[in-house]
Amino acid sequence: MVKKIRMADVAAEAGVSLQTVSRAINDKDGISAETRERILEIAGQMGFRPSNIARGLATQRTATIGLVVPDIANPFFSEIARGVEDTAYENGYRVFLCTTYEDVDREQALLDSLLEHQVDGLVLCSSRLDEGELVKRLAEFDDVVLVNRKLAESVEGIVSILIDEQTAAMQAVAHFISCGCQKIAFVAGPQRSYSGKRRLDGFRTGLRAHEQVVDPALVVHCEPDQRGGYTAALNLFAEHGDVDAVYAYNDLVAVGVIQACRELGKRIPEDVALIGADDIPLASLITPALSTMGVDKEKIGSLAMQALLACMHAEDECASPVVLEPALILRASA
Amino acid sequence: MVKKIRMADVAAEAGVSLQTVSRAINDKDGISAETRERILEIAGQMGFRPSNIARGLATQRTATIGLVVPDIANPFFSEIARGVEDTAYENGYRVFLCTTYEDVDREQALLDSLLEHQVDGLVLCSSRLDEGELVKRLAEFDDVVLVNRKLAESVEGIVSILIDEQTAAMQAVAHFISCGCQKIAFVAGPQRSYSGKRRLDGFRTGLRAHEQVVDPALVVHCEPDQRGGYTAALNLFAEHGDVDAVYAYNDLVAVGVIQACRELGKRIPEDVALIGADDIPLASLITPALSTMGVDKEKIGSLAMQALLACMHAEDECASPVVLEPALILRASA
DNA sequence: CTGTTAGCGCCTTCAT
DNA sequence: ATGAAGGCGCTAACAG
Repeated sequence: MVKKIRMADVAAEAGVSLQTVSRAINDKDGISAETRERILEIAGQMGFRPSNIARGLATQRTATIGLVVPDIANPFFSEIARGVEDTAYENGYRVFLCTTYEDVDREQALLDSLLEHQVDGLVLCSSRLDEGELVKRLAEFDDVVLVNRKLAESVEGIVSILIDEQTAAMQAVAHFISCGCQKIAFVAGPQRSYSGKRRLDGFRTGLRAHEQVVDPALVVHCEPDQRGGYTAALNLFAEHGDVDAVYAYNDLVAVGVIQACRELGKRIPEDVALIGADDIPLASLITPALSTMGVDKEKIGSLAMQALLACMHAEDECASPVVLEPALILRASA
Repeated sequence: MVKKIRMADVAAEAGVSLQTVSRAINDKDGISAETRERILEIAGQMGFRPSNIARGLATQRTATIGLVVPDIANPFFSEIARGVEDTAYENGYRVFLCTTYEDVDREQALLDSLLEHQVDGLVLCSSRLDEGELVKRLAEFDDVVLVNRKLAESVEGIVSILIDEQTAAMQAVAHFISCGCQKIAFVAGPQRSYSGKRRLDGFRTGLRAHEQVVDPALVVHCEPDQRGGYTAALNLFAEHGDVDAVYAYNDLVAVGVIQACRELGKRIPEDVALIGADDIPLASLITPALSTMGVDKEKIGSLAMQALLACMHAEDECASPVVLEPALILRASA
C-alpha cells in the first residue's frame, strides 16, 4: 500500500498554490503552459491520483453511471453490457454493474444504492417494476435510458431503446406460413415478461394477417431458459402432436424445444420448423443451426450509452425513443 | 428530477442536530431507540438518500470494488462477474465493471481510474500486465484478488484464485491415452496467454507421464475463439492428417475444431477425440456435446469476492491462494 | 443520550 | 497568471 498523495502535497512540492495544481490537473486555463507542464511532471513523479470522491463532492458529478440488468451471465445482457461499458469507457465514465435476477425488491434496493452513489446516469434494462413505481423511481435520477421498456407517456430526461419485437414475431409467423406450416405454436416465456407480451401480440397479429385462427392452446408459457422450453414443448406436443412450427420466446427456449423434438423423434425443420429470438452466440453453433430474430446487442448497449451521454450533456430535451428492427436470420431450423 | 435532501434538512425537520441524524442513519449507538425511529421515519418521508460520495470523503471507504475482466461478453468472465456481483451485493458493495479487451494500455488506464474512484478493493481477472508492472500497480490498491494469475512471490494484501489448469490438461491427455489415441495435438490459444502456458505445460507433462514424445509440431497457437480454433485445426490437419485427438485451449476453440472436422469429413469422436476447456454454456448444447475440463465459474467469482472481503475486513494477513480443481466432464466428443 | 467543532480533498468564486 | 476563502455532505472526536 503506497501512501496517498493529495493535491496539497503536489502544490507544496511545486511551490505553488493548491489552486494552480487543480488548474493544471483539470486542464483549465488561467495558467501558463510551462507551469502546467512542470506541475504535471511533478504530479506524475509523485504518483498523484486526483480523488474522484472529493471531486464528486465538490462538483456533484461522479463520472459514473449505473447499469442494471436481470442477469449478466445471460449473453443477451452481457453483450449489451459490453456495448455500454465500451462507450462509457471512451467517454471517461465508469459503470456500476447491478444484477436484479428479476427480483423487484433487489431492483429497488439497487436503485437506492445507485442514487446514494450519485451516479450521473442510469441504463436500466428490462425493468420489472410496474409503470407507476418505475416512473416514481426514475424521477429521482438525472438522466435515464430504458432498454427494452417504455413509459406510457414520455418523461423529460428519460429515453427508451426498444426492439421492435412485435414486427419480429410477425415476420417469424409470415415465414412459417410462406413455408406452408399449418399449425404454428408459440412457446412464450414468462407470463409477466414485457417483451413476451409484445412478442405474443406480434404472433397473434401475424396469424390474423394471414387469416389464421389464433388458438390460445397453442400459446404456452414457460421459464425463459432451456429447461423451460424443453418442458413446455413436451407438454405442447403431448396435447397437440400435429404442431408443425414453433416460435420460441428466445434462443434458450428454442434449444429446449430442439431437445424435446429430438426426444420425441421429430425432425427439425422437416417435421417442426423452429425460429428463436435474440440470436445468442450458440444459435449459430448448435445443430440444427437455429433460425432466429436477432438484433445487434452490443449496438443496443452503445446506443443506450450514447443516448445517455446526449441526455447528460444536453441542456435541452433528450432524443426520442430509438427503435431497432430485428432481422430474421435464416439458418437450418426453419 | 426530485430535489436532493441532505442530512441537514432532515435534522432541521426533526429538530435535532446533524450528528443525531447521522447516528440514526448509520445505526450507531449513543441515541435512544425512539429518536432513532422518529428520525428514520422522517428521513423516509422526505426521501432522504445519504450521499456515499460525502461519506466516502469523510471515511475514506467507498463501499465499491473494481472488477476487471478481458471481455464481459465471454461467458467465462460473465459467469465470474455474476459470482462477484452477487456476493458483493449481499455485502453492501457495488462493483465497477471494467473491460480491457486484452489491451495493456487500457488495463493500465482502468487501474488508474479505479484508484481515482477510490475503490476499496479490486478483483483483477487474467491480467495481461507483466509481473514487474503488475506488482507495482497492485501495490497502489488496499486489497486485491487476482483471478487466474499469480505472483512469483506472495505480497501482503494480494491473494490469488487459481484454476489448476496443469492438472486439468494432464487429465485430458490421460483420458485420450486411455482411449487408445495415438497422435494427440493441442490447439493452444494465444502464445502470451498465462493460462495457455500452464495448459501447455500440463499437456507436455501428461504426455511424458505416459512415455510419449512431445512433438512441437502438434502444438498450434491461435486466437482464443471459434475462428481461431477453426483455422488452426484446418492447418493442423493439413500437415498432420493422422491426428486422432485434440485438446483445445477452450470450448470456443473446440467449437472451431468441430467445424473444421465437419468440413474435412472427420467424425467426432470416432476419427478425432476432442476435449475442450472451461465448460461454457454451449458445451452441453452443441452437437456433438463437448467433453471439457470445467470448473464452476460463478463459484470462482464468489470465492474471489469472499477472499477480497476477508482481506478488507481483516487487520492481519490475507488467506493463502485458493486453487480450484477442474473436473473432466465427459460428454460425446471424447 | 445529544450537540459542537473539525476536517475528508477538491472546486468555485472572488481577489490580487 | 496566480492565490485565498468558502463550501460540497458527511463522519470523527470530543464536549456536555
